[in-house]
Amino acid sequence: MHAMAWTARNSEGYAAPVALAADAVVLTVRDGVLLVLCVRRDDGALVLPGGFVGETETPLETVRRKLEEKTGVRQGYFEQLATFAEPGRDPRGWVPTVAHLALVPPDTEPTDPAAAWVPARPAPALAFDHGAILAAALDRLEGKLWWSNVAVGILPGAFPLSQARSVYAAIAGVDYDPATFARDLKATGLIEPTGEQQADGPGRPAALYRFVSADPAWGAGRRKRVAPPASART
Amino acid sequence: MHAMAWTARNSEGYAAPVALAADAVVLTVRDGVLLVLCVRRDDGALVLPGGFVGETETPLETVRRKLEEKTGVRQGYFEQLATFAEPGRDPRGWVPTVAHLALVPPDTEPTDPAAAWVPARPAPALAFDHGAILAAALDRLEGKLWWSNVAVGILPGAFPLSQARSVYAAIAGVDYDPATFARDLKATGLIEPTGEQQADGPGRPAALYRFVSADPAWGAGRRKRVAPPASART
DNA sequence: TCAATAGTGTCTGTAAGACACTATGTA
DNA sequence: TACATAGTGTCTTACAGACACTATTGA
Repeated sequence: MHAMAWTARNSEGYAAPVALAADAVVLTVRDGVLLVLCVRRDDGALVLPGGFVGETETPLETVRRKLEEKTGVRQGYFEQLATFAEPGRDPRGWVPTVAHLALVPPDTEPTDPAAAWVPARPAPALAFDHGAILAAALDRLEGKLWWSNVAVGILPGAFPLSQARSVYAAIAGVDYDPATFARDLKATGLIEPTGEQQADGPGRPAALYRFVSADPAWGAGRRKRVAPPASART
Repeated sequence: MHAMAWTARNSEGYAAPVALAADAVVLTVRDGVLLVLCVRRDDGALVLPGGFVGETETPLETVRRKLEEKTGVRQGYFEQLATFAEPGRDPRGWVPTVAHLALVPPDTEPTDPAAAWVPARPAPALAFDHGAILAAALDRLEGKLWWSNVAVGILPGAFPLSQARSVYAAIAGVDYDPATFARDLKATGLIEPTGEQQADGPGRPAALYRFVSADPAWGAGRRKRVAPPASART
């Protein structure tokens, strides 16, 4: 079953990577729980979704393509994370991977039966260096949460502040005071009221908001509290 | 003179990158000016230093090796920045590059005659996508300045606060009040007094400080003012 | 003694956390 | 009316920016 490691040479005769991979830490929030999309391989290993970068595409395009194959989603927030290129990281040979962070709506369902949502905390046991990739993604996400519109990938087009608060709290690992949360999220300038309301069950109907931009954007610069970084929580 | 673009295939028959590159945005501060190390190629193009990643090394090791070849320095602050892998970015063929941020002491002198220090602002005209790499490096540096010990790469082992202030001001593109600067840098917990003093010219001698750690580390979390990001300054 | 640089103390504005209180819907 | 959720107002603490003032050296 064990194939020999792949090799590759370029036309100048020097060794080249045998392939360039692109992996994605695909995250969403359901019922206040941060979930990561994982794939169970035939050999039982639990890994992050990913694939090989084609000659004519960027790693980001690879990630979008693979994610669409596995879940059908095209929308979300996508961002390059870091490249993992330690020589022995992939048993197939020299395969650097460009890791990405992807946030998708909570109603995203895996179409590939090997893929499934798994709670991101505590971190699941992933094969190869995928645990380190996941940790890097969570650190990045927490770090950008209050400084950018990352959450636009998870929240629907129009949402009440309570839903935003649930998402932010799940990502940050902290509970936010509703009043303070509303004040500070509005102060970032990243969201704006839609003018509509949503009545959902008992209680006063909530005003709906939307993100001003769906493209990556930066906020006014808050300092809000988040839990200690995942790397320090072990 | 135009060679045909290189090609590469792996042993499975699929196209592979023809090589993996690692480039570095090497920065330092001299006399309050932020400088970037550039290389003038034989064809006249101004580029960032870099090289091909070997089969048995990480991109970071490539960067350290290349920098030692060009300047002799081994110490400094090194960090991976981002990977640039747009299909047509390199005329030689499919060559993704893992860009790095490197901060080195100001007395670092190029040994390679083709390399020279160039003011980083306004940004010099660089070939290929190296301008975008430089811009990303400056954004990252400004963003991390007050949250990490990045500056440890530029400052000597022991330094007066006035020197640190000069370096921070050059990076941030802002002048800091000496009193406020001292209070806030000490509050990060990243530096500690050496107990020694340095008399340099007229005036009261300055107490010397050192960074607690030379390895990448995070501070207590300030919010200090920096100039608008380079990407917004054009 | 003066100039120059280092360092301290304090005032002010702004923002984050906490929480009491009001508003508006459904059962 | 009871209850549940949405939203407002305000108090407190912390910290960044500004700046006046003191300290310590060399010329």
